[in-house]
Amino acid sequence: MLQQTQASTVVPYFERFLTRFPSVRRLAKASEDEVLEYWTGLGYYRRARHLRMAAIEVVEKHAGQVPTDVDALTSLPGIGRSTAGAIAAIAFRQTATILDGNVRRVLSRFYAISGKRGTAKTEKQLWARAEANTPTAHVDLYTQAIMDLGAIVCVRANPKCLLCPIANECKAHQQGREHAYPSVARRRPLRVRHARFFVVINGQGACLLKKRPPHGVWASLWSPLEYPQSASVAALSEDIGLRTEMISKTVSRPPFRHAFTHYQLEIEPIYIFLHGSCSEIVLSRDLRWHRPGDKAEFGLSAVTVKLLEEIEGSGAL
DNA sequence: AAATCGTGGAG
DNA sequence: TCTCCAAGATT
Repeated sequence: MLQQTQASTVVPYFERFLTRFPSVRRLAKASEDEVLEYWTGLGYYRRARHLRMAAIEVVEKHAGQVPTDVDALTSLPGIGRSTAGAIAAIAFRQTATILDGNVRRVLSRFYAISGKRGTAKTEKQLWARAEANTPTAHVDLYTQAIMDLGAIVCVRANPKCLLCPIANECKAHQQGREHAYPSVARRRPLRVRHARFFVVINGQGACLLKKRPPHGVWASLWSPLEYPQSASVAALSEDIGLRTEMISKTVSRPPFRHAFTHYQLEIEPIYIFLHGSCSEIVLSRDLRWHRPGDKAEFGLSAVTVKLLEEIEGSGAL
């Protein structure tokens, strides 16, 4: 959960997740939809699928015990070099190395590493420094400490060098250029993608959801029906067996932007209200009705939750 | 090796 | 409103 996600954001998800899945075996038994349900809103949903697969692998290959060495940990899905290092060092007190965003920033400044953030050359230097600094005694404390130094003192903007216990030996500080590290590459402008979301609602107020493919954005989650911006109601009808006489009214809502890290999605919602329960629509395995107020038993993206909430206040629609 | 994968906090 | 990025991994 902590991968690329601030700890404060994770806390409530972590607590709910562990209440539901208190053990590796319980997690291994869970369906993918059930795990995704508890990941809803956290993002990077691939982590949830990996975590479930890792639990299954731990049960099947390691007798339910999480392996303690870095190599075995790294072989588990979703656990890379840094996460494996963190687990081995903090949970099992093995001499193992972490390189997360905090450590990366601390080392970049301390050694004045000038390469662009994220490039292979820079990563190699950072890993070399990180490993060279990893102690054999008190690894757990060291690992937590260098992360906290980055999170609390050596922060990205306005680092608190006056409070830093190692500022004297920090090259960036010596140069008075701590703001210059780590150096960042020019980011290309965000592309904009356009999509049309058909939000089909039946007479009972239930919304039609479709399970998304296992790759791409919101993989394996349930969402309203996404189509290219050019798609028509006719194209939708073709897909799900919708006839015009089933439609009571169609409402277009103003588009809204949803920002991702690498692009923006311009979402144009079109609400389609149907007569009655519309049992005429044959639901395939990846198609299902969902009543907005009901507790979901499957994964929903934040955008889907937003659209469903709009239905709840659908007096306005 | 560059792209991709989400959402929210902070400045 | 915009940019940057967070307890990164995978393809």
